Amino acid sequence: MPQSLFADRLSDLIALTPDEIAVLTAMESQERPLRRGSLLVREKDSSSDLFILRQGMMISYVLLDDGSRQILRFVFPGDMAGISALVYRDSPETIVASTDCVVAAFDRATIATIISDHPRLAAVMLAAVQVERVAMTDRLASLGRTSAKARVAALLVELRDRMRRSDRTMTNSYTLGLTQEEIGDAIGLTAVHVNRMLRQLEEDGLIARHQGRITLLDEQALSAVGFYTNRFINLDLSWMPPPR
Amino acid sequence: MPQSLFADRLSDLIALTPDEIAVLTAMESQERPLRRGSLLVREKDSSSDLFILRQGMMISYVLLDDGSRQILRFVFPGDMAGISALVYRDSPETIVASTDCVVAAFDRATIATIISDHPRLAAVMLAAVQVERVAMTDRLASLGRTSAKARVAALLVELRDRMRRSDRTMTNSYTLGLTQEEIGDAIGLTAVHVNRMLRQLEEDGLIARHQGRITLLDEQALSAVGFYTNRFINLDLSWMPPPR
DNA sequence: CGGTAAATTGACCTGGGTCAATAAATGTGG
DNA sequence: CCACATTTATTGACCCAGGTCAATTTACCG
Repeated sequence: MPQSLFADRLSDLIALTPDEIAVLTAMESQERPLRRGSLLVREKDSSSDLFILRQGMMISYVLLDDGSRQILRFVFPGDMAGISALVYRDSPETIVASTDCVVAAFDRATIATIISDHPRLAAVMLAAVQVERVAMTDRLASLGRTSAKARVAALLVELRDRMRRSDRTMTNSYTLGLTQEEIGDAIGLTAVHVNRMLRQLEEDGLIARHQGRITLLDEQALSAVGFYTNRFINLDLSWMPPPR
Repeated sequence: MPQSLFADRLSDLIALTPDEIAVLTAMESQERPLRRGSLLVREKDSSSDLFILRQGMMISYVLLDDGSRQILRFVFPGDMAGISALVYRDSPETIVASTDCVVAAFDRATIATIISDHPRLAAVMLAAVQVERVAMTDRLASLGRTSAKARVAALLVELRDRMRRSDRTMTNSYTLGLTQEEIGDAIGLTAVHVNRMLRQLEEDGLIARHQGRITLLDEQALSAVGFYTNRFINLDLSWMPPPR
């Protein structure tokens, strides 16, 4: 059985016991390939499964009645997706494979079992959810209170930070893998204006672009322009219960 | 000891056992009054406490380096606040008392104990967090993809729905208790434009206003205008572990 | 009853949207 | 590997929703 990417991710928060890792590994045993563009979960459809992404990238979004789309989250290997199935029978979001993917699905009842049998895992999962929640409040502030250029800058750095979590060799350059329309749908802009802002950031010497590859030439400046904070570092989980 | 408002809130999700209620009640035993305007938690300050609001209303927000403010959440009686202390030593958000308040504080280690000893409470708390998370994604879509009028409409209905959770007698009329600047800071608008939108909604016959009191004259229409969905209903927690 | 915060309104401005035309990149079947 | 089709990116011209600034008015408060 392959190792658990979700366990790798949680290990960033706190060291796991072999027993705990075994439990998480079992969660990822049901792999399923997904073709690029195919829907994993459709908004308003009934679903009681949760997922761990093992390969590729997925996008979670909502569609408003006027047809506009808001991308809620980009899902990377090791991330959990579809957690809303824990509280809603009918999914509040759509999840689509943005590249060819491999996902592991498991029933939400598994979460109940883990919480009962492995309280420490429950605590780490709760912590992981908090990190994502704070990252989302940052995006809320970005959409509510910052300029188009700031939003693009913040997103570019955040995406690098997210990708780097599952690829520690990544430095200041990465393949975006998103269309400018998708970028716009994530940060509340049109594709046209995203294009203009990317060009400006390039002219400002903050980034470079070549065939879909982004290089962050001045991370400090980009973070400042975008009011960006990396929420995946400086964590403190010292309150966690000890291993069994 | 007073009954636990947090337990009341969680009871909306699933019936709690007397034992579980006792645990939550103990969590709220350390009451503290807060004067209107006083800070409970300051962004970047160290804090290892979490809070349950017992009376009043609090506001959680972030300040950007350019001085602009994004309100992240309005906190009502029975809500938990400051959960980010579970992962960050230095708070990512400020929490201020918007009216005179009474809060109950408890150390984050309490959460570890509860998770270990009462897995079902851990599960309900995880579920409650998910409901808040989805409500926040709705606000993200509101800021990213809807007009000023839509955002105001959505916020007015959401506030009513939130207040109604701890006051079941509330119907279509309530005291806002927010300045137009605060409304603007929550939905990414200026106070001036919030004022214009309120007037328009009034002219459209969707709301009425008298001395700080809002009446939702046509909830259906307001929800439609704001693309609003009540996320506190239609929950499904049938996967939860059984009581001990 | 002054004094301050909040609400309201008008005049004007601008960041980002809209529309449209090309160009470049990516795929696809043969 | 090639010709064609479909996305995607890019750029210019123009427009408007919402911001800014400023002046009153109204509400709240000691």
